[in-house]
Amino acid sequence: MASSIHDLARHLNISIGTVSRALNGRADVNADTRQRVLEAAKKLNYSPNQSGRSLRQGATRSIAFMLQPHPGDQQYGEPFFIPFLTGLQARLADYDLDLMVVMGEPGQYQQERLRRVVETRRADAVVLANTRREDDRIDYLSKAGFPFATLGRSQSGGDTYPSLDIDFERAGDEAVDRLVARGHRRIAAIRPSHDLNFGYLFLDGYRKALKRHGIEGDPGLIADGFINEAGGYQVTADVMLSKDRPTAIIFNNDAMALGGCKALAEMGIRPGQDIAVTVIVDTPLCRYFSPALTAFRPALEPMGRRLAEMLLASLPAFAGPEGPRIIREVWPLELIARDSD
Amino acid sequence: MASSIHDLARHLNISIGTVSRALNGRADVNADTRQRVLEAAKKLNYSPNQSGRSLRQGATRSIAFMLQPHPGDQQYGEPFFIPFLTGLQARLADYDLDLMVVMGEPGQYQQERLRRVVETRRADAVVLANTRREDDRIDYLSKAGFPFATLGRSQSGGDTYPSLDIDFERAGDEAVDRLVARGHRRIAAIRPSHDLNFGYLFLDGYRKALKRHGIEGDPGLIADGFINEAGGYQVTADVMLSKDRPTAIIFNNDAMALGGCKALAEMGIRPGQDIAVTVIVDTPLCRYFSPALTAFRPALEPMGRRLAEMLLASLPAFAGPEGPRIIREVWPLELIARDSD
DNA sequence: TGTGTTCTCGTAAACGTTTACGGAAAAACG
DNA sequence: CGTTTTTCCGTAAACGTTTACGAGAACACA
Repeated sequence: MASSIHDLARHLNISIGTVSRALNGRADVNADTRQRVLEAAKKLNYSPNQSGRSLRQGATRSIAFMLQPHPGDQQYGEPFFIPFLTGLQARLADYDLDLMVVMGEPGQYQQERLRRVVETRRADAVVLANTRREDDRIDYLSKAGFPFATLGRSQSGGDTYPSLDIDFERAGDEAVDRLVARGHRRIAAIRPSHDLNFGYLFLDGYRKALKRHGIEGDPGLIADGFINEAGGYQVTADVMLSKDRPTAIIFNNDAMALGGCKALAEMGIRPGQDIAVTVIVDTPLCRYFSPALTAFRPALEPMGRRLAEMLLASLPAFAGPEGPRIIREVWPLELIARDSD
Repeated sequence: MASSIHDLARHLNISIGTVSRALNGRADVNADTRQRVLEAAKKLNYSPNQSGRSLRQGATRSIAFMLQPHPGDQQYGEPFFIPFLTGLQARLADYDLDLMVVMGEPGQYQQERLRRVVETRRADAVVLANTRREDDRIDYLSKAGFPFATLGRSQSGGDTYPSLDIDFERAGDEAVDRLVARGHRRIAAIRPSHDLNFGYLFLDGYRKALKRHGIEGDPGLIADGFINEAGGYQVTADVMLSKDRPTAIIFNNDAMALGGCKALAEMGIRPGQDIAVTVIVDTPLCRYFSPALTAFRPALEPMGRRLAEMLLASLPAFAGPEGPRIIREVWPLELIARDSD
């Protein structure tokens, strides 16, 4: 069935070395024989065995994407990642690279899965998502000298790896700006715990904007909870029970916002009328929720493409003439004004 | 950095053959030397190079999942697949198998990507999603003798491969049942075109139930459109313009239902009050939409696990003592009654 | 002691590539 | 025509495994 380079060589009565060189576009092969080799390859339906190639070249031509679902009872996981993955995969495919997806069990320690990928050399590089402020996966990869890139920043590992992130800080800032312009002064910020890095960034922007507007922050209006609907419900209920209620809430996660809106509904508080609600990362749920939630939307699919490019630029095998480059980018979000604020 | 089997052999002053046999649990190796090999492996942080293994064994220990986004302008892709992927990946990981994800460009011909995977032997088997009634991917894989399984049935390929599907027929039937019990007689069925197989299955169930209830179907109430929001909008508007309007609509896709509801809203028709709306495959969007949409929900994550098992059972290398088995399963959906009917 | 069996291990080939090296033939040059 | 350069190709090693084969040593048995 599958023909090898030996089959081609036998068929053409030349050596396998020549066949290989012809196929790989090496210069030291006669134009005529190259032609014959290519024709024979087509005729015998030859395509190179990736295992053989990987072994010889020490590169698998595949990139691993590590996706760790947040702990929780999510029925459907994070819609966030499909478009990102689409972009990532599309750009990798341009370079004939495969994408391997490694998902941990929700909440399970992912380090072990990562080690396996690295140590058995199943991938040439890794893309990490869900970066935490202190991320032992980053520490591990750095120490092991294994190439990687991250979706999201972290404090681990220094500036030694490419990373692409959403500008949560600016989004938090803008969200406050918009709410203040609409007359709000008591603005709550609700974000996930779990040491997820974006929660800190969001809060930075939130605080900066408050200060700029001369509003002194009320610590009671900042809260964090489990990054799912139940967590949002819980923490929102808590915040709304404080004696001096907020008139606006910024949620740093869509699932938490949904849970929060449920809590609000039970208290008879209507987003968009009695309270303003803004969500920092938009998902389709925000759009179809009633009232439709004003949210900040990232360009996920282009981000996937971009991170692939950044990763490749950092790999010696793919970097251009200037050699490998480490790039870090932070992308803005687009405000999608809807009905909840 | 990475130690090979040769390093172990040198370190222990024995041959690589013995090392390999010791690591692989072969019987013909002294218990004592095996112990020493295992200790050395741990000490030198050895783990087998997958490329070397693949080359020798002719198996890559990775499974490819082919996901082809439907054409359309979906911002976020299909939430359907994340939980399925989670289950699939989890079970494969139990067998130390990797998951490779191959996504076509939306609407792009996927055959080429598939051929590449097969011909370069990057995976040992393939899992297909979005099966069509006549599916050339299935024809190709069958002819090539390459192992695969499908999420969704097809008319192609006969009974030669494992497949797992949702019982769209029964869901269509039950949906009609429920609506008839609530007094509806004019029930529309809106489904995707594109030759997607589940659209046919759904319609079979729909028709069967109508006949059972002695309702003669109105062909004008059956319509298909593009499988996205715009398609649902369009075809729903058409159906509602017929002189004898339906009192209920069953949508065979969540995005189409959302678009349909938009059309209804513009006509001042309220789901749950003026018309009954049922969705055949539930997604989170159905739950958060307002009114929350009554929908049939599959157990996606368990289905992912199950399909992995079925695929493995069909592979000689993994099948139990009885040898490889071809299994086909159709899973029921659970009705989630909400507010739209 | 001789013969047969079992246990354990080393040797070497094989999987399908790529590539460093060297050599023969052809071309270029004087 | 002799020498040098260029062009082209074959040889063989290497990547890291697994495994068929065989052989030496130990053991059992008569």
